[in-house]
Amino acid sequence: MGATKTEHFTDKQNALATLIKALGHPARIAIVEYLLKVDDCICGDIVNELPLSQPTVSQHLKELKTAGLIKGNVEGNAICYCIDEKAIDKLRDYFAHISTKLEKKKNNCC
Amino acid sequence: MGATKTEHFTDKQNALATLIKALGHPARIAIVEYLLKVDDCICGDIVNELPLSQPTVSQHLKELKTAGLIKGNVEGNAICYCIDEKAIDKLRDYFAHISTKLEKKKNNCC
DNA sequence: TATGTTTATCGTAATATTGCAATATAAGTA
DNA sequence: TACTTATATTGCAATATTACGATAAACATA
Repeated sequence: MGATKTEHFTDKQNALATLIKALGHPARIAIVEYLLKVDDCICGDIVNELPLSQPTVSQHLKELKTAGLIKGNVEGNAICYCIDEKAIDKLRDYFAHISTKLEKKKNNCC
Repeated sequence: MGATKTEHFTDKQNALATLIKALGHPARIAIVEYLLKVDDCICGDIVNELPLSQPTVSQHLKELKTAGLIKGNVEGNAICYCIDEKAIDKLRDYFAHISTKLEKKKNNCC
């Protein structure tokens, strides 16, 4: 017990959950919002922007990258990370889809 | 250490992370998708639809409700839960907002 | 080569999450 | 009242996450 029973859910559900989960932490929200704010995607100052230690930020960046939410690499002595549009679009489409379906229903009894 | 340092992030970031995190589990994705599929929102069979025990499903439902993603109550001997549109719309708007901003940038160097 | 700068990784402690058996609660029904 | 059905809560074990100090790795430059 303790581990998520991924094997019982569909691949789609697991993939979505992984993507969504990666954004389910305020530090990672903050990272994405910072990447959105800066013009340049070379943002070696990301550690200074967050109230967390350098190893912790590095770990959060890794999680975002593993999930596919950001892409990029270290280039010399600077990070070059940016948001991966495809992942954001996937999330946008998913919630738009749910929202549309809900509007069509309009039989909420609660 | 170990606990998320919510006090260092904005209220908006924390609220969003909480909402998103609630959907960051395949079982809770499956629950929302099931609620979307059934016409009726009286869905006492939700336990039978999921590959998890009744207490576990109950716990996931509670988390979704606490996060504001579903609303409703037990009515007699049946659950009456349904998706809370407001929460879904909030997520839809957030990702649509990010997506729009990304399109305007188009300076991805990665 | 030695030094400084930047990011990643390792190791570990604190905390949170997941899942379920057992049990409790609540409501309907015989 | 006793019984059945449906959901919630409790308690606990297994696992995952979060955070950071220490250290490593990669690169630039003196």
